[in-house]
Amino acid sequence: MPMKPTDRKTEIINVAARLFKEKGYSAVTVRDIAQAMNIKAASLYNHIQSKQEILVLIVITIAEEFTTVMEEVQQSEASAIAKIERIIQLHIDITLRNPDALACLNNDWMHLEQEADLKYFLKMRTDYEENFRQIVKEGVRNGEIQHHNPEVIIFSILSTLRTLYLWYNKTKSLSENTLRNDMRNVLLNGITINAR
Amino acid sequence: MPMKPTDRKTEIINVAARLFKEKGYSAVTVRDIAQAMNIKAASLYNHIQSKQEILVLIVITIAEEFTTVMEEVQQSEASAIAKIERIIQLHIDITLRNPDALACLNNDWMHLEQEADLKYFLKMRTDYEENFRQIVKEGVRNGEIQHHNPEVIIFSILSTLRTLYLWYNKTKSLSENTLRNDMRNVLLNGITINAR
DNA sequence: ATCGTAAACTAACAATTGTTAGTTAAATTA
DNA sequence: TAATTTAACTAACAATTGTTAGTTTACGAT
Repeated sequence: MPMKPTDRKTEIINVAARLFKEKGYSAVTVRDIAQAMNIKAASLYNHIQSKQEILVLIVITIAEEFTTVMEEVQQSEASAIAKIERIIQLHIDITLRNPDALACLNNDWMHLEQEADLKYFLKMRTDYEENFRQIVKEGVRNGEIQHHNPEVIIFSILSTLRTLYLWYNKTKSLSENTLRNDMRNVLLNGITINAR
Repeated sequence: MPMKPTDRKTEIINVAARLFKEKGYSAVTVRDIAQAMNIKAASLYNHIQSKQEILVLIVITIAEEFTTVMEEVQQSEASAIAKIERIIQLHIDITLRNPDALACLNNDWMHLEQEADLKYFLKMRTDYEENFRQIVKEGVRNGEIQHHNPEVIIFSILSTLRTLYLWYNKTKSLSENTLRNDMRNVLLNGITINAR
């Protein structure tokens, strides 16, 4: 009864995610992954079933994490702005914890080969955006949020949060608290001073 | 003296850009590109030198376009906010005109194989961000822009503008004017109503 | 000590990749 | 009309791809 049954597998997945982040799933060969682990390519197959399995595990795991929290948020009694604040912090959390997997989710989901995997992922993604849309619309309705096109609002906030992993390196000069606080302010209140 | 010396080549580049957008440079084969043009793969080489040449032409052309306009903006006498407004419109312009090439620029620049090409691209990108940074800092200094971390401001705006191509399809319900206007307002003034 | 298993290895495969050589048909120019 | 160019084709190549088979090594449990 081993204590860490899939430890080596997890290592492979983490190394692969880092490589996928840099060059994308298609440009990374199983030999690249093996070399990064100082083993031969064939040895990987003692732990994984296929290169594709690695991608599935990376993408689906993170997607499910987002889905779980979004469902909590949606069912809460908080105001629309408070809900969006919670979503902003969720994205920052996951970005700080696992930027590589997040890059993979963003850039390589279309390389999911099994139709079931792709469908499952796309449903989670669509539902996530739809939940976000409902929150924005609710906020506009009850006067918390300015009367702009909801699509523009959703996409403006989500695209920033989704690509945060790209800037994580550069923001090492930046403290986590400043990131969390300023990001929230910029996304919610904008950057201008006049009219305020 | 042909009127359109590289017409067929341009077709190839446009078709390739569309495919690159969907699957990424590495996952698209020259046979895919040929099939999309209803010819055989070998026939492509009557017009192009290599698959890599296609990528270079797509990426460098768009990058130079951004660079040219950014240099104009930087040298103008406009206010910081007016400069940022101009940059927002620039991104929307190019996104509406050539979303495929823009996707390629964003996702596939790391597959530039020649060191000279990669260096040239990265210099343009770094300079672009540095110019943006100077505009933001100037705006903070003279009281146009709120006192947040400049990196957060830059990245929040740029990441939205750079991934606009991802949402272009969905915003077909949206008029171009609404997009331009609401995008400007959301990015500059945020979305909240209170405190205003 | 021995057994069993985990995890590495070498060697090889079939398929796919970007690309080249050489050819042919159609269109343009002289 | 003859000559030349454009742009397609077929066939093939060498390299790289993900993956499998079969083997070896090290180590914890019996």
